Amino acid sequence: MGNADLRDIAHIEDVAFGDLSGVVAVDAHNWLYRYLTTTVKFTGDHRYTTEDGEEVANLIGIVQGLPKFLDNDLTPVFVFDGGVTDLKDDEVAKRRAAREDAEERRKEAEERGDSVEAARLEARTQRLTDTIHETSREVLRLLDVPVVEAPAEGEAQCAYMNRVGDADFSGSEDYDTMLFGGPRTLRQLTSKGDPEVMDLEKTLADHDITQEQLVDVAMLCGTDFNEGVRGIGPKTALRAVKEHGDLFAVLDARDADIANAERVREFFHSPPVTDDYAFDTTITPDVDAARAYVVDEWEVDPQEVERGFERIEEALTQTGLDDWT
DNA sequence: TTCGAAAA
DNA sequence: TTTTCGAAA
Repeated sequence: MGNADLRDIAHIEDVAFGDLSGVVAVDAHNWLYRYLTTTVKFTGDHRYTTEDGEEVANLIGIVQGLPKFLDNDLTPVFVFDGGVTDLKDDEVAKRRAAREDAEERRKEAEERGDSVEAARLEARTQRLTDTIHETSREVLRLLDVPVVEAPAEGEAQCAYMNRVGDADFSGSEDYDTMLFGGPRTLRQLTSKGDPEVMDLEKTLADHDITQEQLVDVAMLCGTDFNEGVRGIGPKTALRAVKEHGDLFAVLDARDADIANAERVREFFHSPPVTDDYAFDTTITPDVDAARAYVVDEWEVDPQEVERGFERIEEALTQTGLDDWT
């Protein structure tokens, strides 16, 4: 289900890493997927797989990405998805179809010798396999990075932890954490440069709407859980919701319909989350063990991760010194 | 993710 | 002129 671009109405501010501190509840799926598809490039003979063809780009991503947090007084907590709601069936099917289409076209590109195009398309065939989940959890464990298992959507769990104060931010690239009621979302955590903060309260204040109305706006545009109304984008949705009050009044007025509207709305308002988690925000990684796991056991080119491991070690030393000042 | 056509 | 949609890279 095409996802609406809420960027135009979300309140997003640039921020310097140096000005941030606290716990970030990172949507692990989202974060790992970025590294799998974009940050870690598939170029030439650099295949980020073992000889057996097992994907290991996630391990490189974690080792390269973790220093970003540690260098900047941010404690990551990785939140993994649990079960998928049936509301997402259509979206899941759509993504699978897109992957299969990309895979087909990748093969064609390869056959005609267009390796650039093939590499580009390969990124779109990626999915987070069981192996990727397992090895990610293991390297995070060795690096002493807290992990939380969400009962359902990771983003909902991140938003919950942020809302109750167990996390200072959610970490995600899309807008769902805000729709799930997450006060502050850190974006661009996997990109070069500084991140940006998306603020729920400021978004609501900017448009003088309630949290419920924000969800209604998003639903009219389309979310992972429902198809939007044809002809309605963010601007129109916002105007319509403000004019008519809520989603159902808008649908009545336009004689439109959204499948499962009540259920989807309820899902955003109170998604399955758990408070059955505990974590220590003091991270003491076993870098040697992690290095052995990544390099020896999973055959990752040491060059890909050595700098990352060094930075993790430096960050540790730095924290130690801070205690004395 | 970006771009141009189409619709409003 | 603004906004949405769908194609292409």
